Amino acid sequence: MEDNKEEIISKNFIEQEIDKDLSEGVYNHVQTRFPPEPNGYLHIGHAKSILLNYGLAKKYGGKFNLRFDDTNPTKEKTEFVESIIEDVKWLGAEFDDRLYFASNYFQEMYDCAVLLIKKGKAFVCDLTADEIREYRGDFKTPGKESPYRNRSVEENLKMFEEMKDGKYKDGEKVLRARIDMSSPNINMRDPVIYRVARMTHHNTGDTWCIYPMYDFAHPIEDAIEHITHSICTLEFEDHRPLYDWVVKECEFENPPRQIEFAKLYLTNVVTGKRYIKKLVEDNIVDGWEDPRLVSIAALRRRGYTPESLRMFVDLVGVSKANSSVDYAMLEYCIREDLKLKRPRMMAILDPIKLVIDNYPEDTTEYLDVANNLENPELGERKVPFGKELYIEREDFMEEPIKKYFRLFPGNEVRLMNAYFVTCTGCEKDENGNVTVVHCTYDPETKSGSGFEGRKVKGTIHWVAASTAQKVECRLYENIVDEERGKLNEDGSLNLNPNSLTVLKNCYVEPSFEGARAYDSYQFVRNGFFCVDCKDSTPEHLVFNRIVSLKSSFKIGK
RNA sequence: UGGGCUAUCGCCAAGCGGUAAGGCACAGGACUUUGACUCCUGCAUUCGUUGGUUCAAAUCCAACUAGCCCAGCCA
Repeated sequence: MEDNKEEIISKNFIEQEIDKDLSEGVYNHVQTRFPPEPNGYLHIGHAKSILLNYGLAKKYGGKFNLRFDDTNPTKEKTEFVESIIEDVKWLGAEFDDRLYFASNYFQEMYDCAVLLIKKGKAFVCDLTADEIREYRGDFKTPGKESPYRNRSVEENLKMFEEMKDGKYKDGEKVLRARIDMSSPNINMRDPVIYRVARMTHHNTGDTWCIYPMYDFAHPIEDAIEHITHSICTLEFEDHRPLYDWVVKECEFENPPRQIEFAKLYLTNVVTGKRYIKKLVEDNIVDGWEDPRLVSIAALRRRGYTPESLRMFVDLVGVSKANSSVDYAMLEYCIREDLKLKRPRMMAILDPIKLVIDNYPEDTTEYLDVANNLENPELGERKVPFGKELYIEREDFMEEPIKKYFRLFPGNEVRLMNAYFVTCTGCEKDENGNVTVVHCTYDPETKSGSGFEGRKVKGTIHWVAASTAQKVECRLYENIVDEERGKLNEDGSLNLNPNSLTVLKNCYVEPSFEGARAYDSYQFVRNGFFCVDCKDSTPEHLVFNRIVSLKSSFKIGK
């Protein structure tokens, strides 16, 4: 069954490339990796990369590595390596014991640099950063060769060693690859491959004061780990010639191959580590786990499951075309995943009291309620019911609009899991606002009694007033309006002032608490109700209004 | 401006010379103890544009147009 399905689904372009490599004998196995720099938390875009790399390895019976690309100590922190490991594991991308650090290859990288120098392919350059920029030329002007370009091998060897030994100040000298200053590809104009930086490294401490640059380090990291397909995002396409140059000149056998794919953008959200980082650092949001963000941690806290993110990445696909995926796709995945998996409970966000006038005073009836109508395996729970309930304010209209199926004077509806009630009227305050709705119930219509006498068009949710838990709800929408959540020209973001609304006096059924222990999502009417998984106190519920948009808000249109 | 890459429905995305898959979204209808779910139905005579090759082109060729990326001792 499963296998058939896979045969029908067409292969993405990366899989096609891999097939080609395998059939042409370029490689006889597949080895992939996810190489984050530990300078921030992972977000939904990384999930695509992680799951893509992991999926490829799995599909081709190969291995998947997690490797920290920690070659720049000025930006990296242990806090981030820990969160990244947690997130990758949570997503289900198994790397077993294959957890690596680029910084553990510093000696090999150093040796490679020495090899390049000996081959006359690298030189120590005394130009300042500004001078290097000038000499590099620009898009229409070829670069000029550095006056230090033709130093002897001996001199280069000696100076590079001195760089390593700390004889030079930060920025005083760099090691450059000796390639082609007139290349139309600026990356090939004698790129810097080693710089001096005195900074304690999170992993190697003060062992080194010179650090390799990405373009030099990355191909070596891949080669050392016998990566076959080094998958990265589109902006590195221009770097591929340099990548290939490095693995060739460093004389690696069976060198890895870089393949680029388009990054994931979501419409109307801040994707991009840089921007998320800014929101966090400027305290615009409450940390990396703020539910308004799309960091993995935030999505997890909000109730997204690993399965839902895997489904999402799968659905979105891989290509080289820049694109922005509709947020609705993500929502679809979480709905789809949770639909049969989670209990569905009742909660009232904007309460109004409903009094059943013919129901006995001071009586609490415990009703048997299925946790999930579509999945009996989830069992049942007892839900208290009484004379006074809370219902959603929008479930009552004194003067109903057309096609309104809920409560209005004279109309009968079903209280879900309980009885049919007929609205008899309402009370109002001096301003004309409805304060209490009255109704009568019909004992014969009890849920599960098999009553077939008549039907109603509407079914509404409720929570018994005497036993309801009062909670604070945080209602949120996406935090930015702009299409790709990018910065404006002046560096600001278009933030949505309604991205977080706190609702007081929301009510949930008493069993909600029990459910919270293992569950983070509930359905409320047509949407989801997400319990904040981070906070163990029951006062904070996070309601994802966007996910609930599938509801009936458009009646009367 | 030099180089690299991309362009198929509102949004993703298959397609690889034989006459436009699929998903999301949306719209109708059926069902319904959640106006949800589920189930039907509809949704590109057309593939950025213009020419060319061919019996036949989204697929090949040419030119053009638009968008993204590159001038860090960041990754």
